[in-house]
Amino acid sequence: MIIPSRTVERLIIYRRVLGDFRPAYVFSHQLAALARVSPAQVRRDLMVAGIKGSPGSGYRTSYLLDNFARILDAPAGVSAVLVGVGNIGRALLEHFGGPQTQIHFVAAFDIDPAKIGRTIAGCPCWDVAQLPSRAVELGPGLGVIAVPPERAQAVADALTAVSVRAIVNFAPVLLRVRPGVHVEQVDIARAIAKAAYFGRLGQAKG
Amino acid sequence: MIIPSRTVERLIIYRRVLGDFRPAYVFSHQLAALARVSPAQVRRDLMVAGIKGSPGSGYRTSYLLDNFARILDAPAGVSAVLVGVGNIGRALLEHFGGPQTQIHFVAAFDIDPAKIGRTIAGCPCWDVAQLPSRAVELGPGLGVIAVPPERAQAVADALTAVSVRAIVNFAPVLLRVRPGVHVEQVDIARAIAKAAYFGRLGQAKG
DNA sequence: GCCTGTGAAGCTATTCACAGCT
DNA sequence: AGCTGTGAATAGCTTCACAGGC
Repeated sequence: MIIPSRTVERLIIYRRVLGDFRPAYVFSHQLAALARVSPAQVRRDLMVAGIKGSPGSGYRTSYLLDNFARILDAPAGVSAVLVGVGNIGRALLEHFGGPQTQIHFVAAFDIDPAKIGRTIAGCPCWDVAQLPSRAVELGPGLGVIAVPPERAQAVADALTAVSVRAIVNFAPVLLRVRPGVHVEQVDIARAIAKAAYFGRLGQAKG
Repeated sequence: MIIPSRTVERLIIYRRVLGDFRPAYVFSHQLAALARVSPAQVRRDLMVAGIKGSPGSGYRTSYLLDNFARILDAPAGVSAVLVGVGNIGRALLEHFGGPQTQIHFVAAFDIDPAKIGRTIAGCPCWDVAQLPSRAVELGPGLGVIAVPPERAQAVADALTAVSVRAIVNFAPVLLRVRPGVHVEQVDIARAIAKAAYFGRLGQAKG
């Protein structure tokens, strides 16, 4: 079953908003209101994800959550490495360091000697020069790049040389990776520039 | 002239990649290679933005940059306020605190007494309770929300009650704002979940 | 009566392909 | 010859609208 990118994004949202609202059953219009999309969108998304509801009673919540987990989660969780323990990196380690089960940051890397050897939010920090050797043993599926832009490509190369199959990149650079590696760009500066543009225009949606 | 959202995003990228590569003229295929889009996409984007090139010689770089600035930048810059001086907030203050001219963080707000009264990356930090009064005098056009999810909506309400016309929201909650206020969601947890999903699938693009 | 599932329609975004310019 | 500007074609995404079920 192939699920389009936009639908995957919304499945993540549906799961999140269900956390706040958990009756035994939900209707598409209820989920739609919570996720701020149309009821038709919800039904289409669940349909393409192979999630079925019943006319009259809607979708059973526990069944929805099971399916979201089946689709979105790796059975044994995802182990991730972080490169660049600046403000963004620390935010991630703190956020995903808690009782969260799906994403595990198993190692962090930095060039700053003041950070190397320390443990940040439960995650050990190593010298970035040790990335190739350490990462090979850890076999992370996910790499997060939070280094200055001029170093991002080199880090991406090092990550893809090991087992990493997906990268989340916070650096404002377009990475070149071999086919099969997924790159998710989180472009904060662009988001701010875009918001400034549309705010100035006075239009709600672009 | 109405410029679609996706095009605005790419204009921001075109401007960024031109920084690395500044001959007198560029061809659409050169800009396309730098921005990782098709040459046709570049020509279409520049066309809808009202930016003209010449067959044979391409687009004059200085003219491109002038137009990007005309479209994307407010003449006097954009003054912004930050709410929530955690790791993400600090990253923003540090990034936009330097010689960058377009976005000015004029005030930050937090509830932590240890932060209130201090100056972080050149930006004064106030008690969030003072947001309404302070923000009214500052008249910021942009508000950035980097607080825990349960407080995000209240902060959004406070921001839209003053002059703020655009919000960048880092909290994983969908904000309800009055029409005319643009919300740009930066959903880091979703980006990570999505990358994990597509990485697991082994497909490059979703 | 109100719901889901879904083909068809509608809309948006991207690419094709080529006329016209340099 | 190689480029831009752009109508037309295509692809992708969302909504409509309604048959069928509870």
